Amino acid sequence: MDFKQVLSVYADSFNFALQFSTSLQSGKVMKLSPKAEEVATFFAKMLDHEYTTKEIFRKNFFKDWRKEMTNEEKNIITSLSKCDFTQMSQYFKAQTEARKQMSKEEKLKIKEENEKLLKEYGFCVMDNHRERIANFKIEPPGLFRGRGNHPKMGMLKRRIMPEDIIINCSKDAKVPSPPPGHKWKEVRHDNKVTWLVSWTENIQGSIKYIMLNPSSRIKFRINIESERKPSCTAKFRGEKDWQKYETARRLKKCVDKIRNQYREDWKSKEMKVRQRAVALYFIDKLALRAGNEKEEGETADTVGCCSLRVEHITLHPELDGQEYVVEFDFLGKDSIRYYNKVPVEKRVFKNLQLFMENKQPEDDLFDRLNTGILNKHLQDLMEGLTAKVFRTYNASITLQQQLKELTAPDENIPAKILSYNRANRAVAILCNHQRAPPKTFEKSMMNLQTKPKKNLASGVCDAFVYRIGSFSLTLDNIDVGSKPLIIDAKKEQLADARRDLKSAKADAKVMKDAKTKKVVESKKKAVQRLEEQLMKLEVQATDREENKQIALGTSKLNYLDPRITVAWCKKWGVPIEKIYNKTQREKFAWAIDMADEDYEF
DNA sequence: TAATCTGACTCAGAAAACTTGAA
DNA sequence: GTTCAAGTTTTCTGAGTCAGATT
Repeated sequence: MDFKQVLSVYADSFNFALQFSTSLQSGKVMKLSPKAEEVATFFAKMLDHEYTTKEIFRKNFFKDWRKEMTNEEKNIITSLSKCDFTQMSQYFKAQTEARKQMSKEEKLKIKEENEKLLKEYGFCVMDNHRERIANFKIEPPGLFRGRGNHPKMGMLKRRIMPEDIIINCSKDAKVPSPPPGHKWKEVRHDNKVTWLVSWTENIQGSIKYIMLNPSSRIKFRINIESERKPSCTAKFRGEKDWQKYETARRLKKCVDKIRNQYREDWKSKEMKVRQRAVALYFIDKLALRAGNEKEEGETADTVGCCSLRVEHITLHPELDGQEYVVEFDFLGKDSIRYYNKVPVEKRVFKNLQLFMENKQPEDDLFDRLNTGILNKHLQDLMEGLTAKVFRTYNASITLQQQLKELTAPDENIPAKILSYNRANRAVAILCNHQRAPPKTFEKSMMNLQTKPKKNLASGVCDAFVYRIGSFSLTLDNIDVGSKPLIIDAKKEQLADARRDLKSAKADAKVMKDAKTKKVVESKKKAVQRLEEQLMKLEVQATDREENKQIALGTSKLNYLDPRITVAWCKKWGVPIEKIYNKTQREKFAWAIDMADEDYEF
């Protein structure tokens, strides 16, 4: 934690003059007090962002900004729309530009300083091991940016002071000293929790933590039980991660029983049991999140399974030739839209009709159910079973199945990687992990394009239908654009090279000397090389296109048992570095160590 | 009690920072 | 060899899950 840095920024007045006009015609410039000025800079830095055009953002910001103003400022600055932040904004843009233009030496110096900071504050010692801390910097003040339609967007995230900070370390540890003139809120020695530092944030009143890196040894609760048997628990990194996948594997053993159970429960006399059974079916089949209740007006309006409302589903007795189709349309975590049309069993459909009877659109679909009730029931079915285990289980089992299905033994390595990514993608689609298409996507595609073509020679770019479990997902709301074709240029090169080869061969036939034979050989090689390059380009292009709006990272990092991947790599001779980058290899070191090619999830 | 609250942890996409490779 | 933009990795911090405490 570098409070020194933080405090010096605060003390330093930026010496701007916020420009604002009291009327639309006549401009007036006003020098702000340091506090008001600092908050103004937060807004100015975001001026180009869409956030600053949103009414809620502006309203919340202005309200909090006024709290930092002097009385005089309050009297003069009465409307945000009359304030002109462009001077400030330009100042920061110029700074960014200047940073870009710095010399190599200057950049290196900054890099070294950052490394020094990391070395000093970025590590801690736990059980005699030096461990990397994930987020060792205190969050700086700024404007709160919620996701989606957040009622608190634009509010001022206040500066965290040493007086807000709780330090958690062992009794014999040297307690880091607070900056001069300051005190910590508290120093405690709680070895039942994993966090090192915590503070309460002022927007939601929730607690924030500083914790260890995911790659750290035993990212889990140190209980006396496990300390007694270090040989089996403390020996490898990421035990918590391992436990998660082991729970999911236990579910694999009893999932059939659980599925039969909830199918029975669809017929239950008790409404509560029926609702629980239908909800569990969705969680299992669609990998929905549990869906805790949320306080209204405190966060964006998003839902999960248990908190679905009547307005989030539409029932179609028949749709596109299929019977009993449920159309889901709701905002999930991070306000990511979940849209899917799913054919369901008749009994589920009838139950849903029943649950929706005499209800308003804004009423809860499962009014007799919440995550507590659901998880309690799951706990009875299997120790350690909760709603989210189904997501982990279904993600991992899908990867394993897809890899089996998609990997062709005689493919080359790039094609194998494409198969892996497709398997990964199937999971990401199942879990609804979306991303905004990269801003440069269309442009970069255009740069590479001449004209779109439906099929490329190798066939790897043919339309691909994602099959997940028993049903296939159509990408209704995912726009699949035209194919990237830097490839066309490559193809022309290849055609030229083939022509060259042909004429060289013809020459060789006539001349029959060593020199022309050599020419033929080199032309052959050139053709081969181009063919390989073309193949690689096609594979990459396909991968990129299919990935346009799908984020693979989240499932790779949090839902897929890494041992499946490690086993696959070993089996097909794909270097692990092609699938996992350095950080991922660190996080999954335990799996790379222990899984052999026969590993079965 | 059962509902509600709180704390601690995992999971999440955007944006910044860095790397790579083509022109 | 240099420049620049595209691609990849890392950082950041918000948004969930879920268990245990509190009322």
